[in-house]
Amino acid sequence: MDEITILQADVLKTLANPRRLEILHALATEPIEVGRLAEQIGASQPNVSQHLAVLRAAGLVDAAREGREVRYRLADPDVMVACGVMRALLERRLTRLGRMAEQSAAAPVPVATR
Amino acid sequence: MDEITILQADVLKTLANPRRLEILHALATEPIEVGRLAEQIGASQPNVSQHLAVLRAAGLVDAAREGREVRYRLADPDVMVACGVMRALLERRLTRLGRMAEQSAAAPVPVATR
DNA sequence: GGCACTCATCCGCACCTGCGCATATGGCGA
DNA sequence: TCGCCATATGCGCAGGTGCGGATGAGTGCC
Repeated sequence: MDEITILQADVLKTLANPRRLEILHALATEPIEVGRLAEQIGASQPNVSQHLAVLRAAGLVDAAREGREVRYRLADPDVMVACGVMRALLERRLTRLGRMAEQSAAAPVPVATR
Repeated sequence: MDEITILQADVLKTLANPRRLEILHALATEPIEVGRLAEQIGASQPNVSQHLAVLRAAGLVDAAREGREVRYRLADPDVMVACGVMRALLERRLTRLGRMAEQSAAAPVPVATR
């Protein structure tokens, strides 16, 4: 099997978690320390630290010690570009489904809509 | 947590598998039937069928019966765009790492820690 | 109808993942 | 040095995933 395909699957596996997406999204705005990040996304500190370790192992984020805190930042902003493309795609799909739901709600059965 | 973030994680989870990436890549070239697909990527028929079911459930591919065969095609070619962006990103990273490896052949760097 | 062929689904297994929790590690100030 | 703070790591558990093998379901041909 193609080498890069396996690599891509690995990266995708790393991205395939809502918490980690949330973390990356937060890091896209600005570099931030673990504690504030945990508070910001409403997760426990160990949990966030674990996810950050996964992201770091995949080379998606970089860590930098600053005093007794550790500030994380995106290693490669281009990853967010790929995520953005996919997100835009999903939004298009959602609106399309929304329109279809409206249309089919208007046509068939005029049952009490709530 | 954001609704679309969870949705995106789901799609990513669907993509995060080398076999499925391989399947999508094959489907990007042309629609194809299950048997030929299995033969093409060197996997068993039940295995391919299972992966196709996952892809179909995620709305990434469409199935069409034709005689006693079933031909699958990409539901939304834009997904391959997102994959392409990511793949290009990975290739850039690989070549960069390759150059770094050449330069510092004596002093290895802790790169993709896996 | 019976048969051959293509595809889908079920089952059991080994493996991995994410979480909460407790605890270890590292740096700073008194 | 001693605690305090921020972060990292280890552990056990519940749930999910991918696979091979066997089997079920749909279709066309005789």
